[in-house]
Amino acid sequence: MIGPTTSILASQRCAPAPALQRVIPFRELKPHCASCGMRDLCLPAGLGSDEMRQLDQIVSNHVHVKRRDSLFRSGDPFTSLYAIRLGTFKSLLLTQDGREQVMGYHMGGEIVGIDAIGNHHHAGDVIALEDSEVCVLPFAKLDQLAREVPSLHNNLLRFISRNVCHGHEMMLLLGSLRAEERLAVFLLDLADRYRTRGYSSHEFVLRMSREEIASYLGMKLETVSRLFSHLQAEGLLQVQGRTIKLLDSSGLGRLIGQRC
Amino acid sequence: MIGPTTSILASQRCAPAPALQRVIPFRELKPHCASCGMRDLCLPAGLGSDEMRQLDQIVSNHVHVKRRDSLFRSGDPFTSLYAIRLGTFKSLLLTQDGREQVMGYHMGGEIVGIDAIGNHHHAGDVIALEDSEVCVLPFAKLDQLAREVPSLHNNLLRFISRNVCHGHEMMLLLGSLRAEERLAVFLLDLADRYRTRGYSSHEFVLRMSREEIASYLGMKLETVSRLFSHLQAEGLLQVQGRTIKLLDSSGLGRLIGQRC
DNA sequence: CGACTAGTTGAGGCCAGTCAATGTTGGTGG
DNA sequence: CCACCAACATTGACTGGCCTCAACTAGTCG
Repeated sequence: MIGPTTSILASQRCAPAPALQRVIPFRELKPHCASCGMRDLCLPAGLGSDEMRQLDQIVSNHVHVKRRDSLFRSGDPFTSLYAIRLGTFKSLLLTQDGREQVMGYHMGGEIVGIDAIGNHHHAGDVIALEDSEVCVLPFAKLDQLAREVPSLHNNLLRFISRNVCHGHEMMLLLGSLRAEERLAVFLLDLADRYRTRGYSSHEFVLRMSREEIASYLGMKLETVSRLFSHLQAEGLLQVQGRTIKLLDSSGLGRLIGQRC
Repeated sequence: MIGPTTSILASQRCAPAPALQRVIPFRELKPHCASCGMRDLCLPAGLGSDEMRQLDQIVSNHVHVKRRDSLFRSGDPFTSLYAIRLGTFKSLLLTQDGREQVMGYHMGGEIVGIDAIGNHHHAGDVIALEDSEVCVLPFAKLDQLAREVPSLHNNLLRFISRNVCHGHEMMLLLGSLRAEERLAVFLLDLADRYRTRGYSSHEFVLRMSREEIASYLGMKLETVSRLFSHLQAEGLLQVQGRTIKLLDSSGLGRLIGQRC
């Protein structure tokens, strides 16, 4: 279970920053969409340079989020979406008996907070799995700008729809795949997202624990651990703690077969 | 498994209607939002009468969909959302090996097709579980009108967000509840939706088969059947084929406990 | 160095899946 | 209207995949 963490944004809003928390001075980072490595994956994808500047102007803030800190918590008022510049996040829902269920992992170029669109409050938490960096997009302004900039509007819709579809894919995964197949889907999905971002898709370091993987895939951490060992014994991959080498991606793919 | 069915809308678009298919003449039904029983649950909720009339004008068509017919199929081009006036639908994804996974059940006042927003094609099928009736909302026009009518815009966002949240809730259900708990959640959710629509929440007729329930809840039809029998033996409900009487809703709720 | 967290591995049990037989329901055509 | 058939549903016996509980290792941090 995750220990108590502080919400950087909440603490900026309502309380003096704790002594240990380094708040990056605003001038230190004033990056622009045009120079951002995530440009083509993120909201500005396909926008003209004028439109990108408009988008820049509504980005209210660039925030560094330290590992284990949250972007927002369940119940926090919904004001903004967050575009990830750097790092990795998990989003989760808390059950009433205190367990957490991981709903997704999010990396550079992705938008989090979308599930709260149309509500006044966030339903779950979003927590950094490593030191990360996000752009804060005040939703009211973003929404207004999207009315004026059709390609931004389309991008926004695409991100929203991706969110819905991800839910559907996870239902398929959780509802009809066996544990080994789920893990294979998870690894291949990660590999694909790393490739898209210019990283190696054959070798990467997991940002999440066995327990977090298990939660996301609807199983227990021991099962994840056993499956890693088993897939390694089969020669499909190599596991060294959180470092994963995919030795045979197509073999992993065959595990899933036509079932997905 | 569902047999071959015809897509009413597709056949209207691309092929002459089959002889047996009764196409309701347009003038037979020209209902308006203002007089629709689903008004307060659906997109026009909270709109002024002027705004409702504008919404009426973009509703391109009112369509009767017979049991087993589809509103759209996987791969169909995305042009419209559909507001359910009457009846029940299931939405599903087909796996590559031909199995179907039910993603949701939809009834009066709900909007289907949202997952294709931002894509050009639908990813899954939506099929009527009983003779039903929908309003066709051409998305381009709806989107345009939403820019001009803030409350419509908000409603649209709320429906979209509900879609995302439903996915999350299902992940929670599939990832962390046992079969009996899942069925309890399902029944209580149905009961709640019937209550919202003015029907009895204690006694209702399921529109879906055991297999469809099982698919939705990530289990096998035999398990669903056994659980119905078991819950009946416990005195929590009474099952007679597809007719369900909830004898002890709070008992069902206690089954789930704090786990959701 | 000890306390703690993360991960691995084993033994055993149980929940839900599989396979199979039987009962029930509802639609269709004679 | 009834008989028939196919689809739907129930129930039982058995199996197996994953969970539970537990012991142990490795790495980390004060």
